[in-house]
Amino acid sequence: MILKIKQIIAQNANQLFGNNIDEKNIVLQQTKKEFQGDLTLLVFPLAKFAKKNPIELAQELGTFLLNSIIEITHFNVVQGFLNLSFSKQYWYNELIKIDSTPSFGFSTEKKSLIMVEFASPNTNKPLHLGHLRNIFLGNSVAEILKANGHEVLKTQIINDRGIHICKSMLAWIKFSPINSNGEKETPSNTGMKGDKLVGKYYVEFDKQWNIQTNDIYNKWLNNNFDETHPSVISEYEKLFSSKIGKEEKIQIEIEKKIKELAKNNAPILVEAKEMLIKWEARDPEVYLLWSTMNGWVYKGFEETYKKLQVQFDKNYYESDTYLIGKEAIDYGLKKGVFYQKEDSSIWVNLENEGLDEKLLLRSDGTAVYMTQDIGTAYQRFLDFPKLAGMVYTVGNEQDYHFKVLFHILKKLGFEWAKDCVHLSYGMVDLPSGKMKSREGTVVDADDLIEDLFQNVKILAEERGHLEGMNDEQKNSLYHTVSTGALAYYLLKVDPRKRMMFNPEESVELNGNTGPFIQYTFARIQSLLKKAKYQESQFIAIVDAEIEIDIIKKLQLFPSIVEEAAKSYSPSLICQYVYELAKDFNNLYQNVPILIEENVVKRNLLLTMSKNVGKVIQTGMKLLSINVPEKM
RNA sequence: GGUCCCGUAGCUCAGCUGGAUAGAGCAACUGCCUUCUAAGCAGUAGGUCUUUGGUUCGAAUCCAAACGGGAUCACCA
Repeated sequence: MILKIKQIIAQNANQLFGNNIDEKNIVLQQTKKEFQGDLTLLVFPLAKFAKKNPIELAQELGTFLLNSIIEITHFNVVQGFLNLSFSKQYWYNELIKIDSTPSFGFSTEKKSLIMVEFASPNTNKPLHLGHLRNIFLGNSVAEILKANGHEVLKTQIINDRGIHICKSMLAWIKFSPINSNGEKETPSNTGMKGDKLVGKYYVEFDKQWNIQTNDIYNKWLNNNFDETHPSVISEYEKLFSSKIGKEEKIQIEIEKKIKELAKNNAPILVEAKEMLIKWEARDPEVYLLWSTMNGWVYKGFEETYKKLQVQFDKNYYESDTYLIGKEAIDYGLKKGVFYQKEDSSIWVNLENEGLDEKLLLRSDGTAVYMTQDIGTAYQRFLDFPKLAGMVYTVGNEQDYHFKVLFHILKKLGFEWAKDCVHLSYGMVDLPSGKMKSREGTVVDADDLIEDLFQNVKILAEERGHLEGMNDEQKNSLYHTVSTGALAYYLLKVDPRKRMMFNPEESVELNGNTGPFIQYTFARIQSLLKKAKYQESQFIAIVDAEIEIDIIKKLQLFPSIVEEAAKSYSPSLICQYVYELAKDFNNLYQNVPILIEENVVKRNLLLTMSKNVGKVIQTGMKLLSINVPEKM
């Protein structure tokens, strides 16, 4: 309808304004609740072209549209706003259209193949709240893009390589207790989730490392340099003597550097570094342990993903792609877009792009983060020749990194570089402040999921709508509701913004929450069941305001999906579905549907209810939230 | 210090391609279960949209500056 109005005004612009106008000056919006009408045309921009008083012009346009478009039944003018009202027949037809479109809201157009990267955790620590925002976001954006007509591949880059995993490995070798069967701790002999077990040893490493660092530092203070490498001693002495006679501020700086030096020379870290070198050389023993411990972690992650109903189409591993990255760097060097310094490290200069120089390969030839990211991107486009774009779901702390990455890909001459997007989301804060793993304020993903589950269980039992359900069905419901609450809580905020996670609020089931929407859906299903609703019955013409409001809302769904896809913003879907549920509850509470005696009227209300349910279900699906038949 | 992001009700957030009297939820207060699931509905109260200047018919929205908060600037990932 919006299109129709725009077209007809544009076509008749000469007659109406004595001038041709750009279609973008024809602005239509939903009429505000306080005013009468269904759609509002802003006349101000047009008045400029017509050189007319906005109110007069609005009158003329109103008369013109009333005569030209049959569905428009009347109009009113308030200041420069032309409010148009559509016929009841029009709204009736819209409802029928929605009702007969099974995948209402989805684009029918076939669009390109897009890869969405998300989750992508390190393999040394369990998943936490921040990962949850990432996972829900990425998964939801992928679903929204599908709904918008794209073919989508969900992927991860698994950071399985590097010093961090060596730390866990080493700590496990050194500190794991041995049981009566002579085995060190494993997920199967401790019953611990694999990622948690490996995480435990990562923490243990850190603890020991700190102890050793302090030991060395104190020894140095007492001029004890046993077991210290001569080059380190001389560096220490250089730093120490530079301290003398300086201001306090500078002294503190130097003090920090000395600590750093001690840290870098702690025996346990030296050992970890040696292990990494062995790993790169494919030392069989190290390699076996590496793949075993990573295997534990993957299994642990898999369990969590399963709870969240997330699956990936393809995983990439840094242990594979860093090699491809190195080749790409080589290629760039030959091409002349990168350059090599005397110490043979390789760099790119992005000063013309307003950025800095950036290291791409260390002087010893080993890879950095950027190296493997280049390799991963390249590999992906190689694997999928049809691939037309990539979305990286990564926190906004890496904004700079991705800016650099995309410039580099462009410099390497990859045509597809311009189709790579960094979906940059804000950090999740707690009421107590930032999450810091070192201070133990990180909210563990599995714990959180379990807490919410228990909370929902208690509340559901209190309410007791669950007669006739067995334990398995009940548990499945608690799970649906609790993960739905979590997903909705994390998705309803604009992804780009930093958000506050309030644990007390997240277990709320009232107000603007996932369970509120799920509840609305469950009510509708119960209603339809009791009414023994059947398809293709005669329904009455739309009449009441409240009915039109709901059809209006339903009608918006496709454009919301499109907008959400364009802006990678599941929060738009959240808002929309919430408002739809609210509008429906209003109808539900004020209009008794089942006891309506007029059969066609009753059928109309039921048809509306059914379609609200349908849109809630599809909308929630896009948020990776399921809806229960009963709750 | 350079670059980037943010500042809307007591709290958490919408609204930001300029448009009508700035909206929700939570918290507070008042009503509504003999009627389809009260995880609900209806209502009251709550705002110098951080500040100052500019652009214009019109600014929470665009521009500039200040103040406040955050991120980032590693041969870390």
